[in-house]
Amino acid sequence: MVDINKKKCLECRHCFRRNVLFELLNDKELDLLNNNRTEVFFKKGEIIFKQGSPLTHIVIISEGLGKNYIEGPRGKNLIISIVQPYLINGGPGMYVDMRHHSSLMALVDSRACFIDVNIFKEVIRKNSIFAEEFIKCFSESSIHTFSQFVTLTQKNMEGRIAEALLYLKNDVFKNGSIKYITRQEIADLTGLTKESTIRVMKEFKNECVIDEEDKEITILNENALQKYADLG
Amino acid sequence: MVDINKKKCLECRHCFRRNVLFELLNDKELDLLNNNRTEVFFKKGEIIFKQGSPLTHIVIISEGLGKNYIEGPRGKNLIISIVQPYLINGGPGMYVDMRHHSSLMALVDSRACFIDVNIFKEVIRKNSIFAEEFIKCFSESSIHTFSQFVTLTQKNMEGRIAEALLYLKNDVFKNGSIKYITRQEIADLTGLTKESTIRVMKEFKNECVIDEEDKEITILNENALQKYADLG
DNA sequence: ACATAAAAATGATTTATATCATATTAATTT
DNA sequence: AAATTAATATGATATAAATCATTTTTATGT
Repeated sequence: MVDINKKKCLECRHCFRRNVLFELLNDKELDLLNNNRTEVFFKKGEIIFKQGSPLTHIVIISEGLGKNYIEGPRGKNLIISIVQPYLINGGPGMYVDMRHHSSLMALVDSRACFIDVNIFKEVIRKNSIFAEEFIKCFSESSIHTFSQFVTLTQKNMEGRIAEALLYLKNDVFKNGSIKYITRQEIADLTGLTKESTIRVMKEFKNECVIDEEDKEITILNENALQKYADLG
Repeated sequence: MVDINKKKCLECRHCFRRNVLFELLNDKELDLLNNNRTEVFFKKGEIIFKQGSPLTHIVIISEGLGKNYIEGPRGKNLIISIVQPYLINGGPGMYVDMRHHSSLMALVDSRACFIDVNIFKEVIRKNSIFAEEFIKCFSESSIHTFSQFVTLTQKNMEGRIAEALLYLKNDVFKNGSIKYITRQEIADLTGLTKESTIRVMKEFKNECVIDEEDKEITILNENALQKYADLG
């Protein structure tokens, strides 16, 4: 388990400044957000916000890692994204029904910053450059969702797992090895069962496409993985 | 084929005023949009904009009907939504890479209004209420996409077709009968093959859940359909 | 260090859906 | 009106992936 510093972060600027979005705010706007935030620690496996519950705050993980997932009608989860620090977790409900349409769970011990959603929307209303950048982030995640949608509805098991591994390597762990992600979670990212996921992962291991040591998945042959993604 | 009035629409206000979004604009802003738009007629089956092409204009269908779909890696389409008049077809690319991430095709003879995307973004930048309403529309479509995503990855054939029929009846054709939609298109809405779609539709017809006359699908038993959607 | 729980692994079997092949009907075009 | 094309329908067959049943390994808590 990752040991996170439990000293309370008294100043938002540090976190904000690590997301380009917040560089667009002036001191007054930053102070406004800073004065309307709360910081909460979560242990691995704890739910940060729950699908269906009132959306009163946007959440920024300042340390740790989370999974953003939709709880399906019969208990099966669909992971929409793996959430790294400094990303804004608002969700479409904040402009529609003020409800969360997905859940966020800590994958490791994490620290999260809760900012009042009305204050956040006020800043968006007042700063059009910030608003535009916010729409841009929303759009990027929407493009990712579309591509995942096509993958899960049109590709075979190998193709889906390959896409998930490439996503984790390049977008989440930034070319480092893949950590803290179980087979069940890869299953929830790909819409497969855990058994099928295990079988495909083993196939990839046998073919030396990936390797695993101490729960860390390393991609040995990205080209092969890309081929699976393309042909799948 | 629907006969549409081919007289050129010289004034945007009529169309704009039928979408609440445009009620938020003042005369100057409406004029700005009006002076930077072009109107184009499309015949049934023609592509209004094509996935991958430069996104230079947002599109509003002022008369007719369209399908917004993603062209998958091996020619299989995934229909994201059926597009009615007055809705804004921007797409996430307009804030990311200025490319279309989906295609729009006319399902019947249609008239479409093209508005310069930079002018549209300028109006969003200058009118924060309009911007907020735009984000709201984007959010609503995003919520629909998420629910469709879960349906197509977790429900069986009957459940998926039921969801698609309920969507068409309630969201697209506003409680009227379902028209201009082929079996292949229902297949593309549900991620099934056309053969499977035909079989399920026939099953629904045999059970008197739906009826079809002159290519018009009527829902006879919405509760039964909802049950299929819930149990699927 | 031991007990318990969770995750990963594996094989046998089932099943939902796709694929293939072909026929029928309806819609366009010439 | 005939010819062509597109859409719907249907049956037989194949297959990818799920399900079920256990086992082994790894992690976590007492």
